[in-house]
Amino acid sequence: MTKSIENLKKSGLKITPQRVAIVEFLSEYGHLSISKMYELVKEKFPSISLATIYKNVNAMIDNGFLKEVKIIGQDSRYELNYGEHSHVVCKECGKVVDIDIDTQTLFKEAEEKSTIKVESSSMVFYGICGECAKGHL
Amino acid sequence: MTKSIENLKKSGLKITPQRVAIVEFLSEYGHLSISKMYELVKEKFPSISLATIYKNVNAMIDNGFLKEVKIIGQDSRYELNYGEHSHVVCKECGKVVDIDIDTQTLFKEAEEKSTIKVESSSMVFYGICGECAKGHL
DNA sequence: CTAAATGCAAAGCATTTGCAAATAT
DNA sequence: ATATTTGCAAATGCTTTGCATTTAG
Repeated sequence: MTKSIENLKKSGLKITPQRVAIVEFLSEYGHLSISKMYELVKEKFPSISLATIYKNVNAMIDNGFLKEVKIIGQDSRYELNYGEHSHVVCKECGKVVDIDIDTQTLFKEAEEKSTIKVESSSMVFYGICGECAKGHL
Repeated sequence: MTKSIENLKKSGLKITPQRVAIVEFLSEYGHLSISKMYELVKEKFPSISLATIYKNVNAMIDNGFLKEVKIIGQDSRYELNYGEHSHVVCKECGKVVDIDIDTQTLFKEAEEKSTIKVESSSMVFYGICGECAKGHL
């Protein structure tokens, strides 16, 4: 069993085949929108309901197993919650790339400048990826 | 006439009293959710429709006059588009504070690590503000 | 065995759209 | 004068809820 499924078990939720599928697709793809997740899981479990996707994603966010990534102009993506990291999004094709940025220094800076005690962050960079840029030649 | 209204004029949209009110409230408050904006403008123009708020906000985003700030767990806020800066949000009371962070260095770093040419970013820090922290004593 | 999860249909909300009347330029 | 904007009501679309049935532990 993969590490993610072990963690899911620890989260207190029951291990249903639908949930396993969601977690496996998230491990494989990294980030998924609700509709893409539904599409993928539906191939394995044609009877799955969109409501089940929503219920599970919400439950997994509530217990900290998943994280939402809000993206301007695109559907939110959901990902396994594995510590602080940032995202770079292609505005054209929607591809999302994870990157590590030293957020500790930034946290401190944000804290000093705002006088709000910072606990987490969401950093999203927007641009055009190589493949999409080629398409504009 | 304030600088913001001058800029609105330049944006190509007609200057209606409703639009002036939206821009003035945004200048005053810095960031507003749709519902707060509606509430405020409605005091001045009781007949304004929520649809008008939406149409105007969308039109002003489309021409780059406004910017959306997506916030996890809270309604999006809208602000006048005045160059790159970051936001610190209190998770409890929803207060949003603007801060300047040197994004150029981060852009470069994000670009190198992702191989996506970065053009803009949205950086939001989350925490608990002083007043809300006091409430927990 | 029983508490939780699924799947369906219905309900709920936020946002958008269509259109006639009003307004900015 | 005319193209745009407003405001209303209706439509859309995403998300949640209620409930009977099924399932995990």
